[in-house]
Amino acid sequence: MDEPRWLNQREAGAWRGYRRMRALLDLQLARDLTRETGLSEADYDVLSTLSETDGHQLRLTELAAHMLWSKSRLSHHITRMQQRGLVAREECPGDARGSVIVLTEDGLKAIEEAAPAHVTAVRRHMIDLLTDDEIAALDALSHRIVDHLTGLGGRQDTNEPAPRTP
Amino acid sequence: MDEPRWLNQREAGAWRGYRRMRALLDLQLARDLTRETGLSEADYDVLSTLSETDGHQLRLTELAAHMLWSKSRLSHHITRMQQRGLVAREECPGDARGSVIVLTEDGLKAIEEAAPAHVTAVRRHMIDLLTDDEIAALDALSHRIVDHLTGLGGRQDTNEPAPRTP
DNA sequence: CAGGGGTTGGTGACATGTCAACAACGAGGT
DNA sequence: ACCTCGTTGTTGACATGTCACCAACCCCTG
Repeated sequence: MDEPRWLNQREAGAWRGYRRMRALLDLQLARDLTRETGLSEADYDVLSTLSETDGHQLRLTELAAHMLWSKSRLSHHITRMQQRGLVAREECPGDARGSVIVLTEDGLKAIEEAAPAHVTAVRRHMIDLLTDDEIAALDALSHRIVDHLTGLGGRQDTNEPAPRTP
Repeated sequence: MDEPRWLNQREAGAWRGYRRMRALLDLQLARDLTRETGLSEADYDVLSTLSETDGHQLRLTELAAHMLWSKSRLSHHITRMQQRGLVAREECPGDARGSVIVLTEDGLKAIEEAAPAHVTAVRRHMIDLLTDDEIAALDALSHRIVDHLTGLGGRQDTNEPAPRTP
């Protein structure tokens, strides 16, 4: 509350550590995933999100919202995944504009084969290195920050943690 | 120790929270930074790393190592920053292959003007939302994970937490 | 039902990152 | 001096993400 302008020793350590962890963890998980399954992290996120819905399908906008991606980014990425046969675009029954992204057979098989190895990697490189208290702290702190940030509302198309509707 | 294959409730919460926080925090900080200073996060990292060295310069490889970037990525990015006048390339005295990346006047001014606002943003969106215990936990946990990951060594050119020299 | 205003998803241009290959050099042994 | 091997930084081709814009569409009101 006293020095709003700078970070003290521990705060700086936490911030630097977070950034380094973030960079290295991403890299390592992406490597493991790609090597063992041929999927990118982006592919994995799309597939796993779809596989958790019933019907294994979602409107593009909803899928983008779940993943915190822009619609543009998702549209591009779906086009590429579609060409690889992992997902398909279908027309939306009630809305002629919409497309529904559907998990294909191959996509389902891909995510089911990839999931165990990825969970193991997440454990090995992160979860199993933490104490129960640290996991609880990370859980609490991350959700608090997420809540704070979604309260700010994202602009235009780019990204969108749902605009405020007060 | 009992279920290596899946994550329990709290672990899954921590993992999901971490990923969401990561995505939103990046986005928000990048937005604030770009809006207020015209710099990207990548620009900021390069400039602040250089400004913390004495002589305000580093060999490309060393700079890349500090930032956990690939040499290729850094080379490309330095080319762009060079065109904007934020940094310069100079020849390396002892090694005819090397280039030394030097902070320019404009680059120094840019980082000095950008730093306070960026620190404030980091506080507002993250640090000030955490308790002291959480900051300590994040500090400890992130460094532990970083140590674990750097012990694995990065391949080829791509990225490189310094290969093992046991 | 006509029209305004917001929504949906797609597109092209461009910014950025990755990967593999390369030329130029340094360092050590012979 | 020569050869071999590793290092350094750059480059081009390509993969991916961002941004601004657009056409088609939905919904609401007069």
